Amino acid sequence: MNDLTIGALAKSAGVGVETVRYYQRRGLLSPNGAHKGAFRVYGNDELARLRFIRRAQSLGFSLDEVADLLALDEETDRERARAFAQSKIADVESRIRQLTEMRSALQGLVSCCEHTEAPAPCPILHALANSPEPPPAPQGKARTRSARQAP
Amino acid sequence: MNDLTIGALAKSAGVGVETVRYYQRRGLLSPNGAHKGAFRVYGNDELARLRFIRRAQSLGFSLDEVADLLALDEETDRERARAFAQSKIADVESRIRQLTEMRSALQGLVSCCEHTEAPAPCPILHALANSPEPPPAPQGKARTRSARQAP
DNA sequence: GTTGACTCCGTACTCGGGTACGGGGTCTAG
DNA sequence: CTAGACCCCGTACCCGAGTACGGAGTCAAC
Repeated sequence: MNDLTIGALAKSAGVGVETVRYYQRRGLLSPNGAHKGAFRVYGNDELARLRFIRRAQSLGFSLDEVADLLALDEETDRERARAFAQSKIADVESRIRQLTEMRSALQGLVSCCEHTEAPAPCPILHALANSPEPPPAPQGKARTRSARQAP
Repeated sequence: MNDLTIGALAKSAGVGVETVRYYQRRGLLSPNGAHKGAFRVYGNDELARLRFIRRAQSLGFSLDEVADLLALDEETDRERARAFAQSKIADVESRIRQLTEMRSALQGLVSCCEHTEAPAPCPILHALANSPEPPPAPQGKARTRSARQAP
C-alpha cells in the first residue's frame, strides 16, 4: 500500500497541492483519513478519485457535475451516467455551433475586407459600427490552462 | 437629435443600465457629456458605440479587445483590424477543436455503454476511473448568457 | 404636492476554479 | 542539532463581465 503525502498525491495526478486541498473543501475528496505522524496520507483509491475528477473535468464536466458523477454507482447507475454524458454532448455541441457561427461571421468580415480596394474605409470596423444584425448574445471565453506545478 | 437618458439608451441597445455604467467605468463609453437638468443625456453616436461593443462582443472579443477595436481608425487601420479579426478566428478555431475532441471522447463513452450488456458495471464510470489517458488540461466553460433586461 | 419612476454614485457581491500568503508545526538528511 | 523541505489551516485574492443594493436627488404626471 503506497502512502502518499498530499504533495506526492498532487504530483502523481499532475495538479498542485492547493488544488487537492480545494477539492477537499468542495467535498470531492475526503479531508479526513489515515494519518502517519502529524500528516495525512493518501492511498491509491484517493489517487484514482483525483484522476477521475481531472478526466471528467477535461471532458467538460464542472466540479459540481463531477461531484454528481462521483456519487453514481458503477453497478447500478449506468442509465444515469449515460444520460449525463449525453446531455454533456448536447451541451458541447451547442457551444460548437455558437463558435462556428462566430467564426463564419468573422470570416465574412475578413473576406469582405480582402475584396475591397485600398482607399476605402475599413469594412470590418464599418460593419461593427453599422451592421443591421440584432446584437444577440455575447459569450464567455473557454480559457485553457495547462500544466501547473514546477515554478 | 434624439436625447436618451441612460435607461432609454440601455433599452435601445438591449442591455441593462448597470451594464452601460459598467462600460463607462471600463472606459468604453465616455461618462461625461451633455446634461439636461441633473441627468446625463446620450445621443446617437453613443448608441452606435454601445451597439458596436455588443456586436464585437458577440463575435468573441473581450471588452479589453473591444477597447482596442474602438481605438482603431476606420480610415487608416484596415490592416490592423483585419489582423485582429484573423487572430480571433484562430482563437475560435482552437476552441472548436478542443470541444470537438471532447465531444468525440464523450461519444466514445456513450457508444461503448450502448454496446455492453446489461449486467456489467457502467463502462462510462469505469473509464473515468481507469482510463489510461494522461489527464491533460481541463477547460473553462463558454457560458452563454442571452438577453438581459426584463426581470 | 405627492406619488412613482427614474438617475446618480459608490461599494460590494456573484460565479468557477483555482492561486497566494502567512504563521505555525514536523519530518528527515547531513 | 539544525537547515531546508514539506505539511496544516485559514483567509484573502485573481480573472471577466457584469449584477445587486442602498441612500439621495430629480423629474413628469396627476
